[in-house]
Amino acid sequence: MAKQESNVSRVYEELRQMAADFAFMPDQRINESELSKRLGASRTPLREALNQLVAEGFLTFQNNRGFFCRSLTPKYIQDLYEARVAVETEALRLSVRRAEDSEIAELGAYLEQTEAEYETADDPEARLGMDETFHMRLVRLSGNSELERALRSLNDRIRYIRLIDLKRMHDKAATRVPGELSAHSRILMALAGRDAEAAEAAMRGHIEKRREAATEAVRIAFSQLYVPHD
Amino acid sequence: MAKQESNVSRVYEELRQMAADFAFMPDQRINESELSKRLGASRTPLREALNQLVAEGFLTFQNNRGFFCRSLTPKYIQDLYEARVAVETEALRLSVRRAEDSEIAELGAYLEQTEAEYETADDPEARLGMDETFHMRLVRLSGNSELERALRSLNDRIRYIRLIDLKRMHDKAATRVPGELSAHSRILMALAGRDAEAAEAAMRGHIEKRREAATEAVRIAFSQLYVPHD
DNA sequence: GCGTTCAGAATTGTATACAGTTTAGAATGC
DNA sequence: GCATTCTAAACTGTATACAATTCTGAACGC
Repeated sequence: MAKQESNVSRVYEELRQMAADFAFMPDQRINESELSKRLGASRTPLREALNQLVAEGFLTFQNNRGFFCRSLTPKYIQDLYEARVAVETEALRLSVRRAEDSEIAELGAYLEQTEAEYETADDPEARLGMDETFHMRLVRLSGNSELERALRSLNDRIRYIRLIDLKRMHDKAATRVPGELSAHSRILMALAGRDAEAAEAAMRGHIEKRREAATEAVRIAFSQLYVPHD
Repeated sequence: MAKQESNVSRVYEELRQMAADFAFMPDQRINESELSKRLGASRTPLREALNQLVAEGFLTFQNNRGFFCRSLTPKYIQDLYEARVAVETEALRLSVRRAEDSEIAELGAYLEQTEAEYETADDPEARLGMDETFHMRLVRLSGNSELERALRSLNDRIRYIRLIDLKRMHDKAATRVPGELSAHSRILMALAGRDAEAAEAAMRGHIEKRREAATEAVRIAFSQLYVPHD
């Protein structure tokens, strides 16, 4: 009956993807029977997966009323970005002390390799993937699994917003001065130079800039998608 | 059948408490049938609660083999403490900008009120409660729910270690010079003075000191309790 | 002894049934 | 009309049953 990979984890991954892709509208109640039919599983494993997503902050739960998609308020978005700052700046501090030169060089190679693609990629999802991968790899250099876990959760919950943000940024990408260093490069160079202060400042500035852009993007997304409750 | 508070959440809270109290030995396999009997619920709600705990990092799960208590390696403890630094220092930065003077004063009053108790309390759990409450309230001053959620999860997972640490500290408490400011007071005073640098430095030093003590405590706990696998 | 094989016992995985609660909408009174 | 009450349908909460897998330990060959 159960295969190599369990049904719960498959359902969990699908739900996570659905949540990140906004398959559920904010505040929408989730119908277990219908969803279980759609995912080809019974309610038992579905509810186990849903409970995991509640614990991770994707969904909420009300007793006897069921599971709800979490509403996306501007405050919540801001909280997520601030938590990202907390995780990524501390990870950077640790990486300055711990990361091997070779590891930093590898990430630099990845950055160089993807940067050309990044500029030309029309697909915002591809760009988002590269962006997330860079940040995840950067945090991984700290060697701290908890920070890595935290960033993964934050990224997943923030993905839809970042997608909107990146789409908008793409339209303006041509305006970037060619010789100018990308924010990612600046961060990585500071790390390579073991300059914790500069690295942290670059990271802080980078995320803050993206948060501001995302806030604007959220404002637009809100007006296009739905009206939040508060 | 279902009451005001759901069975799942009751089971969840009990399991969380059990995990924090080390009712499960690290790497121990959790027998669902037995546990469900003990908690007075069937396996269905039990497994829903267990899945939440997996998502939060208390337990691990292997397909077709079930749930396991997470093993407590020194590396894991260190990761948790470093994550605490990330969360608490960033929260402090935000609080310096955002917290009202009155809120800071309230927390100061709490600190003053508990500090006397703290010195004389024989019960290490009472001291741990006061310590956790202070840190949670401090993070709450930042107004960021995600950081609050993150600290709660970290605290719960680290609780047993902190308890051991506080027990040892209690034995040496008499050596503290009476006029000396407590670490908590130093942090709060820096916050009240809106000095982000000083507040962060104080927090960093405080947690780092506790981490070192906890590492030592863990070393002792390890040798007393069990032999970890790596 | 020591590794292998193989029942059967124990345990997990999930579908299903049904109890209990909430929700929606019709019927009613004003 | 509009609020209220009531009834049926829809949905959630959980116990249970049984299939699939893993585990245990005894029997066996070497």
